[in-house]
Amino acid sequence: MCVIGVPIDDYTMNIAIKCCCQLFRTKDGFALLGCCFRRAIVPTVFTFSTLLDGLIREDRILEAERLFKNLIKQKLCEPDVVTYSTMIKGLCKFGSNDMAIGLLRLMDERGCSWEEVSKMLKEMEDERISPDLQTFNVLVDAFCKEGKVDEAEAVIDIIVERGEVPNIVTYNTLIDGYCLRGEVRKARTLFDSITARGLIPSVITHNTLLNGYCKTLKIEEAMHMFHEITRKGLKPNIVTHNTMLQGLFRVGRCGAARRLFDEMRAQGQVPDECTYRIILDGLCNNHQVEEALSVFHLVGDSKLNSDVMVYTILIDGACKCGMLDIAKNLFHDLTIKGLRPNAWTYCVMISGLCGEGLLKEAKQLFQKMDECGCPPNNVTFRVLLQGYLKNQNYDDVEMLLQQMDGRGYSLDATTLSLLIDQVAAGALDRNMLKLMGRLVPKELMDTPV
DNA sequence: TTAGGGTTAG
Repeated sequence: MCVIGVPIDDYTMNIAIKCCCQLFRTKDGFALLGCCFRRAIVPTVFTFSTLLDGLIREDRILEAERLFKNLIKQKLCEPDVVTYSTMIKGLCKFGSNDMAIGLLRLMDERGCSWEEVSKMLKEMEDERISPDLQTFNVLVDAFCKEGKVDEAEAVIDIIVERGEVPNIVTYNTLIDGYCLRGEVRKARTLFDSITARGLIPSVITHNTLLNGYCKTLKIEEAMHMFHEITRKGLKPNIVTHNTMLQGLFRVGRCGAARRLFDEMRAQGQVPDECTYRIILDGLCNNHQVEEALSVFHLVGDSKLNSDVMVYTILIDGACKCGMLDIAKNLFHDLTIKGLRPNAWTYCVMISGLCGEGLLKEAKQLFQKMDECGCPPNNVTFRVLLQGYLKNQNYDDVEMLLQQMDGRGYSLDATTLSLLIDQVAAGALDRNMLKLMGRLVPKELMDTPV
């Protein structure tokens, strides 16, 4: 492989692989790795860490783990602190997501992989590879995303004990963690203390807190924060605008959202696909599905409209407004466009069908998921179960519960209480309670009644 | 040249 007669070296190859991985085309990255071997270019720890990160970005945790183990077993390279941190990030990501069944089997219990993480930290110690601030930031982030802010704070204590100084990323992550738990006041206090710690809050810091205000519907504080950014001489970016737009839609201020949209464009800010999704979703949630559909049609065939998420938003909006035919057409259109519905898309469509009592169609779609390589997840099962229960159709309930058990899935509080109600009413067999018990996640058991 | 933080549908 060469460009205009210049042979490709390992440096260039690594950059090319990085590009593939960042574009979610890790497969192409591996094809380039194959090229390396054929061309006697020796891949380095950079190459493998990049590919590992690519796999993790694409949620291909099993393959990431396999690659990581092979690196060591086949002595492909010596993993360094980046390799370990990347693998830890993957394990954390795995522990905090709705898992596919195969992945779940890998872990001893439902969900968490903290043991794996601590084992890996131990390994790093043995290999005398010292975790650095970034490794710890990965852990702070993972704990925050799980809602375990106390653990995140403990990690920060460890950072300080080790004589290291948390950086702005550490604090941004913790601010986000507080916001995710709805503790915006705590987030604000931390935000205000950042300067005293000798750090300067960045646009991301502001955006994070802005998002916290928006999510908790504190729109006045959000507007204040929005203006604070420019007042401080910082430049609001697309994320700032998207966050503020979403906040306005959430409190039903569609007109203000519209004005902000015009304003941002006048300032030269180019809306991105995220802006577009926020607008469509905002309109749908404010009973303006027709308006959302007309925006969608106005945009026409484009990159923006070749997006599964956009279709999912509109299908959901149409279903909730009783426009099931439109929802069905959209679902059909997206496949014609060559787009593949994901678990979320199936979920809103199944939910829409159940809402109209079309259980047979819902069941057919549900069964299609496995065939289409998009296995139903926890939420899909719950939605279908709720559909059956609300329509007083109990034939498939036990089978669905058994399938859930087999896949290592669990019930949420809503579905569980619907099920128990039906047992109490005599519509479902009492013997099913044992099966239901197995499907109750530990956290739900701990919840005080 | 490899890793970390903010917006995006059930």
